[in-house]
Amino acid sequence: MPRATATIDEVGAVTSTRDRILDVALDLFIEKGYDKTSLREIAEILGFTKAALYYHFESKGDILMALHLRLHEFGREALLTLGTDAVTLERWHAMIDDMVDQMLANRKIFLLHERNQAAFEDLHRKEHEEDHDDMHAAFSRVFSDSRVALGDRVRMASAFGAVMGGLFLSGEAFIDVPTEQLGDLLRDAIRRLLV
Amino acid sequence: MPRATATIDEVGAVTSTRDRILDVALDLFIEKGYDKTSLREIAEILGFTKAALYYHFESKGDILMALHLRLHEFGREALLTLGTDAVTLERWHAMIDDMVDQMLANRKIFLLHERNQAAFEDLHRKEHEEDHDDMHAAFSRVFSDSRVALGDRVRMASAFGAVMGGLFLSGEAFIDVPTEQLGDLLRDAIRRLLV
DNA sequence: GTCTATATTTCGATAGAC
DNA sequence: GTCTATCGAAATATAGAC
Repeated sequence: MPRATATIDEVGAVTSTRDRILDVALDLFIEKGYDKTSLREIAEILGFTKAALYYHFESKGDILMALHLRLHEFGREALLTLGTDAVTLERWHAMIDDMVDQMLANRKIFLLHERNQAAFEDLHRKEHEEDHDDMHAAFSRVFSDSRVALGDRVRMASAFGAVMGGLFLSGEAFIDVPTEQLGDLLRDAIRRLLV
Repeated sequence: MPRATATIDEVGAVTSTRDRILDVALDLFIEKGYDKTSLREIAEILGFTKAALYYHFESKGDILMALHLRLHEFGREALLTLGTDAVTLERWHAMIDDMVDQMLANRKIFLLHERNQAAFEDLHRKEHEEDHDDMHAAFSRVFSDSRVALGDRVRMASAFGAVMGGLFLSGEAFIDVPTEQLGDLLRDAIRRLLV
């Protein structure tokens, strides 16, 4: 009799095998990097073999893409608030301010992207070039928009960098800080930059 | 007759083969990532074969290490100004302010590190664990120093992140901005954060 | 100092049994 | 849904000629 496709973890939540694969892959991709993580390693941690992964995903890149989609979603939401007009410091400030909570709640996914930029670019290059309308592309558009004063654009980029710095560049330094408190500190930082 | 070990480039500067290898590797490691860059590729661009690289470097990791040392140097200088006392916002500000010019003058090396963090951690893990006293380690120490108020530490991390954001997160957006002007804008940003 | 040739390993992926 | 077995490709690295 084949093993069930879903298990029950310590807190009683039902987790599909597919999601368990993604969780393990997420941790490994962050810790060792996408390229240096082998499918064999992922499978062994989960207690089955490499080949079994191919029932759930078409390829290794498919796993990375599935993780990418998690970021893609709240990317959309935030970017809609920007629209196509010239972005002002105020609008940028409002967006980043909202994003801080989302970034705190999804640290791992952001960390994954920060630490595997090359792998994601490769993925986008191969994935049929369908207008990869993700956060990175939208940000580049804003930072290159000559309708906005250069000084303002640099401040916008710096504000996002400041949040990323407070979250990740610090390593594990702020890992024990309550997210609410850390969120307030980061919002204070971007307020200094953008107001 | 074997080819000479040094060539003369367009501006008349003498460049050793070793340095030419490092220059090509730097570009490829940034563009495609360390793992996805093969020695074959590096060698072909330089006009010789993979095996020839092993005359100049012991291994692929050795090439990465050689590039890493370039960062290590001005890391030391900046970190000496911090010492072992509790770091104040003022001291941090002075250090970052000085570093902006160095970072602008060495964009590529910083970008290499930002985009290949996993590879560098692997290198450090294997390289005998000799107290890898680099910038990253020193920063983590500062950000974890409980003698300093948490709010100040987050601001320090954010300030460094702001500079990184202005330099790299923007992609190619600010590539044409004169370095002096971009430096002023970044120094203005960190002043907002740290004063 | 650069070459050819090859050893060795590891990985992603497929086929087919159960 | 997971297994065993295997393939083919590509990579790092080595040995030795020139």
